[in-house]
Amino acid sequence: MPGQKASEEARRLQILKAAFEVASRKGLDALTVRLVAHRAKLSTGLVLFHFKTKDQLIIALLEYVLETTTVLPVTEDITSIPVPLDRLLTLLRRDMNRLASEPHLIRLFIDFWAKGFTHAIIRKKMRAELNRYRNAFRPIAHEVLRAEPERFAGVTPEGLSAVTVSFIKGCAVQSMIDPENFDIEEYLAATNCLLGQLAAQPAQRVTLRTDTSAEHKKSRISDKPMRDS
Amino acid sequence: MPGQKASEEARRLQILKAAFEVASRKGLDALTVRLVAHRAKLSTGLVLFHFKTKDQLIIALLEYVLETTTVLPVTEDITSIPVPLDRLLTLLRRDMNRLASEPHLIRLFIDFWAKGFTHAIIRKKMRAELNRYRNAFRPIAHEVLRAEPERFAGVTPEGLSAVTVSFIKGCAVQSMIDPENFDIEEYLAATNCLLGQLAAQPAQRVTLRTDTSAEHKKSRISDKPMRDS
DNA sequence: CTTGACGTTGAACACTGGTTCAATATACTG
DNA sequence: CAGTATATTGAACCAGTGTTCAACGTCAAG
Repeated sequence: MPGQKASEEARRLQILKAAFEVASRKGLDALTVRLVAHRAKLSTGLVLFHFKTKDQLIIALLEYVLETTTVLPVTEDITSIPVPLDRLLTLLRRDMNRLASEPHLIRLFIDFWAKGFTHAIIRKKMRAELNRYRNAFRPIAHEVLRAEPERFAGVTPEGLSAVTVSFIKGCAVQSMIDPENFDIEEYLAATNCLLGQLAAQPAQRVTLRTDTSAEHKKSRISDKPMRDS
Repeated sequence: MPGQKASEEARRLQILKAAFEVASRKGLDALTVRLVAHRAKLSTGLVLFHFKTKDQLIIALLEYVLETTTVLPVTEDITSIPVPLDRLLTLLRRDMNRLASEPHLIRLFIDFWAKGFTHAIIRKKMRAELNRYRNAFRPIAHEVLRAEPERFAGVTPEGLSAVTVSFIKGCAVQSMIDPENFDIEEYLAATNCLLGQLAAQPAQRVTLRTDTSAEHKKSRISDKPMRDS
């Protein structure tokens, strides 16, 4: 293929990054072709040359964000945790950390949720994303429930993983909109407690330090995966 | 005051209702002065005569929605429930019902969340709203925790009520965006179970029927406040 | 009936933003 | 060095939208 200043892929990525910066800062509404072009130091025409239309640019942006934001890479250090419940709690904590450290993403996600109501394609992708998210928790939720089947008669792995997702999304929303009055540590303590009750055997329970001391307020969640007691 | 076809209040309400219809159907982005005027069968100029600017119209719309949507009116039939935990569960169920029956509202709220990131006034109001919401749950959460203080050492009423709000908001978001794969009944069963574990004394526990029968899928939550067992 | 205050109208203005396109630049092929 | 295909530019077009405003209608007081 003759005549090109930068490869197709490189240009698209350059534009997408610019689009991401604009959208995550000013919001999806403020995302204009001109702004993206300016940010990428290109002409407006070129942006639309690579992404046929603004709509497709936004869709591509969503795909880019979803691909970049790897949802819950369950690493070995997590699978090595013996007690299922601890694995679930560790996953929870790590995911909340990720969200707390990247407020841009939450902002963008909420924007895409909103846009999904009118935009069929976006809705479909957001739906799939939510599904992936829940599914990532499902096997662990399954194990947790299997430990005491008789006690949790009506509870399904799907239900439990949906609730887990709510923990995270709810935390994200509240911490973004009302960071003043929302204390992440207290929130985490409560979730730990609620989920912790699931494990009946007091023998294997791991007590989670919830930092009810010193720098209580304002403190972000520590990143250590708190294995073994 | 001479010369008027309708009182100030009536006109504002008429316009606000039209604005609500437009916003809840087409989204906040699609809300234009002309559309609202058309919906209210008025001229565009008149809308801006009563609400100085579009921005103020949107703010007024938010206030209207917040006032109309009475947050958690704790009625007597709830305060009469003896066991604190049952009160909490009843509140939860009723609020989820309300949201499930008014998808418009969720849609609008998500739109306002998104807009709140850029719009200071809206952010402030949404923040206050979240606060009210949590505070409504706090006294009950307090009672629930007080039942077994030693068992829930680090858990604060604020933390528990924040989690409760997450239950509801998370349910709303998931059921709106991915109604296909999200089963409200399973979700409720899981929340009931998690919260239910809080009550240690098996004596007073009320087993909640989670309708794990017949019309399982698709079925919306029944509205009856399920008091006494 | 006249007057005046004010609600009401809709055309007009200014601006933004998506999209098009003729012109130009660039790089590869022969 | 042409020649050609493609990338790139930026001006121009057009639809939509917030806002203004001069004109008009309506009602109560004088």
